[in-house]
Amino acid sequence: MDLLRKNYAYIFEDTLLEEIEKVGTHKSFEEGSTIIGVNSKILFMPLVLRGAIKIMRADKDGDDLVIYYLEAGDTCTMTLSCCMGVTKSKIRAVAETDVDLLMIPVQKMSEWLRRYLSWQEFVLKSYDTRFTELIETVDTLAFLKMDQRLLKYLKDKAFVNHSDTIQVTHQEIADDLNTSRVVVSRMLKVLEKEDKIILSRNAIKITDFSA
DNA sequence: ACATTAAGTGATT
DNA sequence: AATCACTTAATGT
Repeated sequence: MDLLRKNYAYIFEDTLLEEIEKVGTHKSFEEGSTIIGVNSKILFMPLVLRGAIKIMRADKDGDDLVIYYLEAGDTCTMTLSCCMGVTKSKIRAVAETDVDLLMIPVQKMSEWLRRYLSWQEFVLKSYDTRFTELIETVDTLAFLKMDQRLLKYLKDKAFVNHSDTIQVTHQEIADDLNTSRVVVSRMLKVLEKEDKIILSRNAIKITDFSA
């Protein structure tokens, strides 16, 4: 599988890559489809081959908010923390774009941890980056105002989609940030006046990526 | 032309 | 920053 080698060849040794190819099953999801729901059991750990996944945390009222994005070369840390026992997921994973995943049975996790140094490093590195990302998100929530959260959201979204133009409605943004559409519209208007973005129906073009 | 959906705005809490 | 109520604009049928 060339996508696997393209994204992971520099991370894993050949013998591990071969084993991944042997036990992994390929899965594709369309944009917008739910990959992992809240409370669903995690039996496979996904390696992202192509596209991006939006990881969200849902509160008890069913309001969710975006925590971070996964891209090609990433894996879901929630799965990693679940590999010890069969735990239920505390998050929701939604396909941000069309995605290709390689599903690895979780039993292989611990086995590979012992046998492959590169796997060990990959898992630890994933933990490190996701944890850092989580802390950043907490900072954003705790200390940044909505306008800065919005700007970060736009830039993150543009990044994972490899485009400076984002296709979304104000309502969808409001849902992702857990705020109201009116607030999003007003703040976008301000950002437009500051020449940081260009607004149009169902699309936002980012013109200023600084700060 | 009409209905539907997205976006803009003032006023109020 | 949220909500309401309403307007205006864009798009689909």
